[in-house]
Amino acid sequence: MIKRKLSANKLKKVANILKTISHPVKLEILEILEQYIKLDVSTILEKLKIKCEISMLSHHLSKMKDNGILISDKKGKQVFYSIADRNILKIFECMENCKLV
Amino acid sequence: MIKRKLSANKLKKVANILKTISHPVKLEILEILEQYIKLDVSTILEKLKIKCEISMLSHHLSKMKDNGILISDKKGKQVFYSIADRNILKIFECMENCKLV
DNA sequence: ATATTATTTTAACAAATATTAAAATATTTT
DNA sequence: AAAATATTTTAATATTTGTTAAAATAATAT
Repeated sequence: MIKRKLSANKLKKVANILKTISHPVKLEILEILEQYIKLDVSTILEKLKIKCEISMLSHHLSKMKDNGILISDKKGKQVFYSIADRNILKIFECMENCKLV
Repeated sequence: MIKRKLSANKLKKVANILKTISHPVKLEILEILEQYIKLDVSTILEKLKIKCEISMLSHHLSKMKDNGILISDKKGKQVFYSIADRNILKIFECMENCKLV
């Protein structure tokens, strides 16, 4: 029997990360960014199949950045976003294995 | 390059599951239930290290049940909860591999 | 039948998050 | 310098969640 005992603090951090991506558009952003090294905001917007305003997208991106899930760098007028740690993508696999989804 | 294209509907479902467990106490409930076939509410309460009222615990459990993450069965006065699909537990592994946490 | 135990439900409130639209900033082009 | 483009910020409102405490239900024991 595996004894997993994450500290209360670690549980909070995990909860926070999960909360940060628990949104259809945020998950789709991850899915899109999975396929590229980095992508600018307008391109992400084009690729989203879930309808989203640019302002809303910017909100999503900055929340994900604030929580360490994405990183960004600016090149001229454009801001490029990318996935900070691609291990996060395993969550899709994990979810797809669940009968729940 | 892996092309993952979850439908908008599937993304919503995944978001919903993640949202349902994105809470320190809910994650701890999963951790506790990982170690047992099933456990009644009072025993779960005892095992929680994060302080939680019984009423709040009941709320958490029923939300998790409503969203298909837990199942329950009643034996006398007690209600036993268990994990519906243990694949969900892989999320801990997944999170622990992320530098994020 | 009453009391006790285990759990859930309700309702009211507080706090957090999502959404929208408009204005602001920053960079590049003209 | 003004216009155009890309993105962010702000602020106001709507919606969802979280929390609390009290009352309700359901099963068992007295």
